[in-house]
Amino acid sequence: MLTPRTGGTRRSAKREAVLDAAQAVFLEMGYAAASMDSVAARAGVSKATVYAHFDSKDQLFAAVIRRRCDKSEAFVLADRTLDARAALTLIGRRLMDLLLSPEALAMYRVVVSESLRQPELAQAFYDSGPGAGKAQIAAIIAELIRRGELAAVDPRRASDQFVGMLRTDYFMRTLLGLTQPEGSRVDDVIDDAVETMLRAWGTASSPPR
Amino acid sequence: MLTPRTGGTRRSAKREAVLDAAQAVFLEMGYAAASMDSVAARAGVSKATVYAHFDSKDQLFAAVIRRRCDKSEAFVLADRTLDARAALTLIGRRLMDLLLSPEALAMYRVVVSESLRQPELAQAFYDSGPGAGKAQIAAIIAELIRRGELAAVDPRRASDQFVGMLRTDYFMRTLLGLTQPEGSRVDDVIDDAVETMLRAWGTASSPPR
DNA sequence: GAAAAACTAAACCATGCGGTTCAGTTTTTA
DNA sequence: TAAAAACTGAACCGCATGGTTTAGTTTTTC
Repeated sequence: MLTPRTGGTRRSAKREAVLDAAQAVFLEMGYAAASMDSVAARAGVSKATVYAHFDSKDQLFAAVIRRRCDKSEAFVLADRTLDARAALTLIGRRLMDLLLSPEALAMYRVVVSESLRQPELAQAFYDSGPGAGKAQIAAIIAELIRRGELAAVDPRRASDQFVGMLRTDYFMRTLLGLTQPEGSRVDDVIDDAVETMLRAWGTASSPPR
Repeated sequence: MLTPRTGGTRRSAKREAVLDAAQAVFLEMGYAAASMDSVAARAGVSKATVYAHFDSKDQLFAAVIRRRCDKSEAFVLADRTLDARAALTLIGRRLMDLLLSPEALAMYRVVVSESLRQPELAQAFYDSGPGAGKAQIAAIIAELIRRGELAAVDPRRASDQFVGMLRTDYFMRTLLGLTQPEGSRVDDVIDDAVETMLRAWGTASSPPR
């Protein structure tokens, strides 16, 4: 019979294959342009199997997005001895690597375009992506302030501004497919953002330049 | 007969109606989900007329985007006597009003999602939108530097960072439909960005705080 | 006022879509 | 090893799509 709907934890290998294929197809084609036939074909699975695991295209899409969101990584700095410049530079590096990855860019494109049609997905994406990142970076900045490495600012505000200075024109051009990520340019963006942060909020123990 | 293809300048009223309707439908539904039938219906026009003016869905979409791009507005400050704080605040206000307008948000969503499929449109959007804005703001910043209101920075870099600090978390949440633009929050974002800019790059004649 | 151009409504076409069904085969399980 | 569950491939459904055509009506143009 069909309809496995295996009791919660079970999840077959086919199911994962369908999710993998669906992720590839949705991120590549966009939600509306993606077809269930192409998902099945890409998964090397019959369409009946796809519908055995997922009730509808919407639900499959939601499952794909939620699975990605659950994999959100942590920025937590292992090394708490870093000074402000080193800490911010490291955060910047990690964030830029993440933001500029082809998969994250594709995810951003499709979630943004479907956000009004699927508000719960937009919320889930925000919470596990930008929202979580902001909170983590704010925590690190708060620690830097506590250690006297940065002047007293609202850490969440500083986090917003720092991330904003990373996600600039260069990010937009990459998002639009107008340029390929290039290491040296990325480093410049990071260094510039760190310098401005330190000029604005640095202390004697974390001088700019 | 059909196929007006009126010689360049002519452009009938029906053509404008089709473009208006197409803009509404594309920005509202996204490219793939929008149908030519709904465009015709919304324009109060027969489908044959739509195809008399535009060869295909792609071309109609392109015409819509290009028309919007051509309407890009200028940020040029009329008043050259403003100090750095006032000038940056005014720029911020205008930029935020533009970025957070429902139409600009919808445009951003659809262009971003179609950027890989329609690279020329992505380029046109960038050039007339973010690219033009960056150039204009950089010119104003250059003027402020010349007048000794700001320290010597690369004006384009400062422009990127300033815009980045405006397009933060708040913009993302609005883009995703998670919040409605609220005046006081917007003002806070602008004031915070201006303050950080002045702390980092202000001079004696443009003190922060 | 008449020819030319723009437009209309509706039927039409082929295609592809999301989703279902079915008869039969493979895999899992105990 | 046999029953139960998962899976296959292909046919199928109804419908909407992008795009065309036709036959006739309105508007523009000079």
